[in-house]
Amino acid sequence: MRASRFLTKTLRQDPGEAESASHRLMLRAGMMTQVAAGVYAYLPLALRSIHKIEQIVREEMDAAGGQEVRMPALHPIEVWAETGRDAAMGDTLFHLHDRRGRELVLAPTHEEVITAVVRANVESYRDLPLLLYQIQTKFRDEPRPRAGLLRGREFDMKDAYSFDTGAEALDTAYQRVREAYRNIFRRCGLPTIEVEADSGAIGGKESHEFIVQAETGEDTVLLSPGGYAANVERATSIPPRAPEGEPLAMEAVDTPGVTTIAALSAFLGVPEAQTLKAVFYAADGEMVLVTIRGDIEVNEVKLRNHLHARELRLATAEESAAAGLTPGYASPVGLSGIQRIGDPTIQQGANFVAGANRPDQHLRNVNYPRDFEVDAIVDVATAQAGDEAPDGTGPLEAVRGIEVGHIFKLGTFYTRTLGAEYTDEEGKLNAIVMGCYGIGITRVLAAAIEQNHDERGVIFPAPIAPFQVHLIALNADNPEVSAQAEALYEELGASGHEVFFDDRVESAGVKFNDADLLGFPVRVVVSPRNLKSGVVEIKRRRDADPTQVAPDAVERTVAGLLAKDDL
RNA sequence: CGGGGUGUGGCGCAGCACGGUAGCGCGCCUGCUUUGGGAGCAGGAGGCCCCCGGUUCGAGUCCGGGCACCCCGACCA
Repeated sequence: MRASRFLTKTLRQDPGEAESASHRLMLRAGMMTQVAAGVYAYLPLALRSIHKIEQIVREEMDAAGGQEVRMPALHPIEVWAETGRDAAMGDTLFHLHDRRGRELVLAPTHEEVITAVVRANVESYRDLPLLLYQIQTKFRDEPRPRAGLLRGREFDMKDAYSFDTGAEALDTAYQRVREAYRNIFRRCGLPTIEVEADSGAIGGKESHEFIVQAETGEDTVLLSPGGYAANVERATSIPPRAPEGEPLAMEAVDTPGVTTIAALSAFLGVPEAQTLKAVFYAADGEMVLVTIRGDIEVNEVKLRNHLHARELRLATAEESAAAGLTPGYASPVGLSGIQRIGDPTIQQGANFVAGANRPDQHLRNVNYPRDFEVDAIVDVATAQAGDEAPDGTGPLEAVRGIEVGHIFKLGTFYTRTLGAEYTDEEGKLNAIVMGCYGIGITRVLAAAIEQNHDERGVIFPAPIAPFQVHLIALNADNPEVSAQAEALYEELGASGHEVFFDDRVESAGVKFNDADLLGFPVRVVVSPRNLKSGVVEIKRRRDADPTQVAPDAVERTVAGLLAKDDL
């Protein structure tokens, strides 16, 4: 491709609206254009990269035994109503109506449809196992699209679905895909951390996320020195112990205007770990009181999973008051008539300070279960960096990251609900056991740039670079330079390299800066100066200094450098 | 949905408090010069100032109402 004929130009200044590195650089490099919030036009550079990522994904999924399919983006609402996920997805679903007034949605994912396909095509255990995958645009009306391709409303995703006869076969499929994912991310130049993940309301038992470490990421994961790794949504920990002691008599204490744990701790001179907080939630309209140690935050994902709640939110002041709670002084002591959940942290330690359920008073020496009851003890604690890891190997460390892949063991929820069954060896009908496996294709591109750039621009991992070689002709209007550059362009192209040829009549600085910004792996420079010395200059984007080679050694040298970057 | 911010040539911004018919840098076009890290000089093109309404002799600027986009949070299989 000749730069002089290329659609896009680079921007000299950072676009004002982009914060994260990938968003900023993709706009500056002319890879994409924004059309609406979270919606982008992919221009040639981005598309070439996306095609390469897709190709890697196809190769690895095929190697894992996958078969590619293509699903509709337009779904009748009934498909979603059958599994109840129209309600579960809520406003995230894009709704539309056809000319007959029939309601349709734009597919945010495809479990329902693929299950229907399998139902129509699978009858016997002899037809299993199956691993089907699709690479398609998905639509989600995200509450807040952000950071360019990191969270869009229209984005490309590879989804794979496994169908097996039982749990054991599912394990095999799960491991096989997991292995494929490791290959995919490695080949995309993306070191990932595999973490235990929350599987969500309708997810199954086991689930892992592939996380690319990045400050701009939306996920927090906790890591132990011994290899424990989990998303904070799911992570467990061993929190610092609360002070112990003989239970003393419970007594009220005046605490005027003291409504936060921090203030309470300071006011009474009691460690936060010796306080209890009572948090009031509305779960699908039902009130739930959670009691947990004061220094620990409630993990709402764990709570939601326990309650099987669709919508979980903090109760409003009115709702709290109606249930007999005093904001700032809420307490599990003496409370009944609503669902009460206690975190295990209330079972260790003694003589806690808790609210008194009346203004300006707390209770000292509150002990569980002597002074209050709960309906269930459930781990709803948010693990924190610094807590002892559950594997006992040391303190947990927190890192931010981008979720580029997620694998789930779904089980039989969809197949039972939608009637996807098979006949086993004994002639009995069973629900097919399902797994699902996603990779955010466009997010992989953004994540790759987040992780591979410097202050000058992108540094593309070679396997997903839009072009392999950036050929620059300095003084392109010089006939000898032009002749040699044209010859090299021809030769490199004929040897199978994808060459971006900067044949523009522009100053050296402009061309070098553009090359650094676009970040293709190998740069080749033809110039009058080099010509005079009988050499051509070659440099990897990641390296500081160029090497000089004879013109007839260019192709060989380029191939050698690219091989170094082959992942 | 809560909080904050921004909408002015292709891009980045100023102008708005104090109303008088739009400006700077970059980019773009033409010519000459220059030529290894975002060149110089000269000339030039390009703007429903987000939209609708109001106030006013007159609105980019004041008032009211919308819309869009960005950031933080909530949310998010």
